[in-house]
Amino acid sequence: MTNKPNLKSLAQAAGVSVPTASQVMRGTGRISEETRKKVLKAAERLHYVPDGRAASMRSGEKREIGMLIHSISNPFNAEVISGVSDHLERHGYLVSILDSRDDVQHQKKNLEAFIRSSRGGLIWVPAHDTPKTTIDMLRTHSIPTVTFLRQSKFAQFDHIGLKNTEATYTATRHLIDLGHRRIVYFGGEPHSDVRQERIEGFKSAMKECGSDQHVVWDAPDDKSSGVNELHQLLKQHPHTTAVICNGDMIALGACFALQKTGKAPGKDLSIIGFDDVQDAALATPALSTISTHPYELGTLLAKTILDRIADPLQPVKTSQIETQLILRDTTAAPSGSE
Amino acid sequence: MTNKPNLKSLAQAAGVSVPTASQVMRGTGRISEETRKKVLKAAERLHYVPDGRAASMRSGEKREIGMLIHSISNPFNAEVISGVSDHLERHGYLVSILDSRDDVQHQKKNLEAFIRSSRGGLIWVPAHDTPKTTIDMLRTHSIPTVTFLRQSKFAQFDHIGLKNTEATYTATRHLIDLGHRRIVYFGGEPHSDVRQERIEGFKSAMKECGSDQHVVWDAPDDKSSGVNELHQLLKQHPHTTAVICNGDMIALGACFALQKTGKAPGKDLSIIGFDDVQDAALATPALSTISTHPYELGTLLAKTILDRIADPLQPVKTSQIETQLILRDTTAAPSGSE
DNA sequence: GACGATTGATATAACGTTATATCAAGATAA
DNA sequence: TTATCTTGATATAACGTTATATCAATCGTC
Repeated sequence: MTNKPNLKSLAQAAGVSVPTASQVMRGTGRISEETRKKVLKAAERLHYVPDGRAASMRSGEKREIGMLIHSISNPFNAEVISGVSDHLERHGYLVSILDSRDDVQHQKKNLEAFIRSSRGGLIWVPAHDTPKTTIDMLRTHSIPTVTFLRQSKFAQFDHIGLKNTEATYTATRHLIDLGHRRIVYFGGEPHSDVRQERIEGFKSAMKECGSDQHVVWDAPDDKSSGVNELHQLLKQHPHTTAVICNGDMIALGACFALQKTGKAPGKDLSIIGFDDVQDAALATPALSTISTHPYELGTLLAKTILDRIADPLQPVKTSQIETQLILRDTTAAPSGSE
Repeated sequence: MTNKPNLKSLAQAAGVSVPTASQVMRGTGRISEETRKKVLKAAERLHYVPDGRAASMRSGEKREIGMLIHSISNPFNAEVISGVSDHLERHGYLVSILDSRDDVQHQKKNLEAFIRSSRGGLIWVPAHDTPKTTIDMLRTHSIPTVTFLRQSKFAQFDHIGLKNTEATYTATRHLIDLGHRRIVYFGGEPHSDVRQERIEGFKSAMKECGSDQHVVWDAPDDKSSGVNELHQLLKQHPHTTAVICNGDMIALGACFALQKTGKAPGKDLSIIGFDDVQDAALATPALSTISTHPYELGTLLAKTILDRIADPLQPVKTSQIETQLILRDTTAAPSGSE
């Protein structure tokens, strides 16, 4: 078989010089129609594809953006990725995904390989407890970086977050207006900053109504954890009338656990989720939740990284995405009188 | 700020030549302990990281494997990715994910960019109706490729699939043994080869029991489609007592639709899914389904691509992953007498 | 003490591009 | 007609590595 074609063999086949072939392929420089056609025809025939490594090394342009996220299967992230890809592909970028699995070791390995591979930019959800050394590594290589969801403590990168505090404040407020007083914040890891913001909103709403009941329950954010932990929670705090959850998955797990014991979400315990994943609307009963706008978040991320690449020295930007309380069937006035 | 360090500046800082610095960084060649330490210390100080593009271009080694899949949010795929990553990271590879969204246009763009980026190999789920030109593009660049789940019609790549026919045969057989006769194959796209294999198993079991009822119902494989289409199905085939679904998501949608009309999955209609996603076990009632072994599939994919890279000329290999029928609460004997 | 073998380093070229400078030939202008 | 400009192409060097060949100095051996 013939070897992989390169500019040299292409130029030879077309009877022109290497720089000419290069210019034709990129549509730059002054080229007569005649030679243009000659080269294009030869390129077609040889199935010529330029070597991005060489091109990037010489020109300094990097047409690939990486996303390093904490969980690739998370449906919220999938929507964000769609938003990012649609926008960046229109600008000629390739978007590739790395999965840290929310583990700092994996994350470090991935970032090292990432730096070696010289991509144009990084869209990142830092893993929990990301150490300063990891941030420094990124900083010293001055890679255009935008974080989302979780903001890095140690370094200023562009960041796009959610209005977490506002969201849980509104949700808690709604439960209070329905008559609830014994409300628990359910789920999430103790170290999480995002969760801290959400608890902030929860607490300030509780404080407003004069309640000093600020129960916060730690638990992983997945469905099976929701099942198990709700039982524990209700054992320890049997008078709870409502829970605000750190995510839809744990909320759906809580619904499941409740139903198993013959109780009804909404009627016996009000439950509010976070994220509005597809399953929230399709569950029985349909889950009340806080909707974020992941696709729009993705679009904004794409725009932000392009801005950062265009001007690496501009001041750091931070934005926040609006959220929306979606009321479905798992929220109602408490059944017993308070 | 100082410019990005390279081998030249590193060598200068350490007082050695460029090749020496290179050898130290890679641990090759004959280097005295003294100079080794000098170079490593300088590398530390400058935060030197080699440029993978240049290294790869010169040495021909490519330490990155790409996965191009049809749906990044699919929990089955997420498990496969874990299996692939764990294995390949141990061998010093970076694994990055591209999402074709099962759309041939996206897929083509992604593959073009992929080829330009010169990665070491491709682990691929071809999008539905992938055209021959796309395959040819891959072939002419002789990129080590392994497909999974869906096998390409036009070209021989290494492939790892599921025992689809066997799986649905066993599932159908089980329903027949329970007493079912009016069984429908529910969901999937008409063009899908994988689905065709599954229908094969379904039909041959049906034939064995003397039934010529081979109803196959086309529908997208997601949850909301399951909800809508089940109503249509039951309207047209009201005597159906069991459905074998093309995926868990559509099966869960079918369960939901059934419950909405006051009927019970298992009791009024037996339902079997495919994939055994996490939600299958946590649904109410818990879904009977066919379990594949996605993590092991991932491990096998990793091994296969490494073999292919090591010896590009070896004959094409095809393997199939065993499946397992998991009986939970959505399967039972039909309620009316046949 | 002459010879080959080993050690530890370096010089040079190459990977496949693109940026920059250059150049011949024809076109235009004075 | 000579000088200047434009057109369409090319020569050369550079990006940051690594492979190969080379070389001086030290070592061991008889």
